[in-house]
Amino acid sequence: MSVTTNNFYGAKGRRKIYHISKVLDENVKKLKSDKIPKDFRPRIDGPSVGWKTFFRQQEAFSYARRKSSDLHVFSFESESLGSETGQRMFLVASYPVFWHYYRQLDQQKKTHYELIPEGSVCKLYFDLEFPKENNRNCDGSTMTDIFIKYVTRWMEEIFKVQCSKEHVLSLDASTEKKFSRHLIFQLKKTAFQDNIHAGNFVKFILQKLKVEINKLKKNLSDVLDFDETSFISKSDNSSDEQTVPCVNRLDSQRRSQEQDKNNHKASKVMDRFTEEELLSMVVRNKNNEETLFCDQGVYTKNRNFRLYQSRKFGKSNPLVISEDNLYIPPKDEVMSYEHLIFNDSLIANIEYSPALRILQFALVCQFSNRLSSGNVEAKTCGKAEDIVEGFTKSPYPEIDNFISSTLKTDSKAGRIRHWTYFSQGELIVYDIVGYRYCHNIEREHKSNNIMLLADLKRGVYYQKCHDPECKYLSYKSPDKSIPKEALPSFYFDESFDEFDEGVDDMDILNAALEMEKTIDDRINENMDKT
DNA sequence: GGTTACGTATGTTCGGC
DNA sequence: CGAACATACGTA
Repeated sequence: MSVTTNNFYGAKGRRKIYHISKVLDENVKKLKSDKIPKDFRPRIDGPSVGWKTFFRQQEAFSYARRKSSDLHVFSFESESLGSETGQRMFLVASYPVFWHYYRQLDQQKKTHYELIPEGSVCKLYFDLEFPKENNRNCDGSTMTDIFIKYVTRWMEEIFKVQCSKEHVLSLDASTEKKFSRHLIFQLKKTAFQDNIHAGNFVKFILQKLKVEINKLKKNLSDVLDFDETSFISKSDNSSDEQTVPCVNRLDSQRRSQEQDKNNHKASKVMDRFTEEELLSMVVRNKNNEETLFCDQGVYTKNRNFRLYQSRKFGKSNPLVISEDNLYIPPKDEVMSYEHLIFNDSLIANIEYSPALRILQFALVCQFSNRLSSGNVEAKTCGKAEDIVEGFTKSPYPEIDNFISSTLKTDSKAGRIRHWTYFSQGELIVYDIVGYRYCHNIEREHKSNNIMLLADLKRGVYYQKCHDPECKYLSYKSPDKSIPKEALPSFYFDESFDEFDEGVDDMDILNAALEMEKTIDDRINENMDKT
């Protein structure tokens, strides 16, 4: 299959593009065959390279999921007749294919976004911005340095992760009117569970910053006898929705201890900043209201995050490397510097490694509202949090089902408590509860749970576990194969395409029903325990 | 033939007091 | 009356 240029370009550039796409196809073929042993990836055999545009996000995800392998969804703003805003479209390709094609586009046509998939492991990232007009005396570069320092102190305090400005890829899209940057943290062997968790962490540390700044402002107004309204009033009520780093099973007692600990941590972090530094992160937005210059709105599901070298449709300020960026990608003999930067700029481009640390940060009270409705006993935060983790279906429901089916013995049935999906790596890590058979010790563990890893690339799964002994040996059970009907490649045939919507709707409906059932079961379980 | 997700504002329903 | 839920609209 060749790259379809028709949907993506006007008729004009088609000839040129045809040549490019031919070269591309060849490169890609070579790349793929180098990377992947043939017998492991029957579905990738042959000339076919996943590449397709869609009008709907859902269709793009379905396609990428079915073809699996290393495909990712991007979006872009395509020109449409008589519209000053581009029509958003979706595009599925692997990272190398995407780059080879994207890099050759006219600057003007680079209006592309990464789709940070719901539930896939991701980097810590930030969007920093303020209108220059309302912040004449602000120096964005200095503010960014302070902000990075602020974030890294918290990373150290909460996760014991060490990092500094050298680990932060800084991209700039500033104009005369607006300061605008993206920060993408390049942490070795460390990633967030997904962008919601990353967002929880960000919101938590920004909340602490707001509280601290309000204290400073209050002192200031007391001294000066001013009665200024307190800064960022809208979010002040969120102080009742305290956030806590994800610690499983917090009862309310533990929770308040946790909060004390947090307050202690907060002052430990805050003490390392001068008042001036803290206050420097406050700006006025375009309505001239005070706010932080870090945008909190970029941590939503399936968030579109503008790509390196891309601009908003019709604008002329692409994201380029900031002049004060200190991050240098590790040298590579094959890939160009730009290519390396592109790869590192991708938020969900995380390579799986057994040593990868996955950071979680849950809002403890996030779900308690839903459970409450009268029964105060039933809504302790810890339990709510337990329920939150792990019942959403992974991007591969067929594999979920297969994995679940392997957890049954005559006496008991385990279940998937949690999954972690590696967007790049064609790998799903399942945390299992209720079934602890470990191939290493050839019996069940007494107190540690096991995990199952599904390697979609090779079509196999194997078992590892949380037991310290097994972990120390980095024990991994022999591979077992996943039946082909559970693998995405089973649906590889193009003729399935026309059934897309029907199948998806059913899937969604079933998943929804299943999920409700799971929630109900778990609520009941927890009620039983109390 | 064709966006998506979410915050905010505003409207509506419902049950307790 | 207010909480909970529904609908509409604007924004990126």
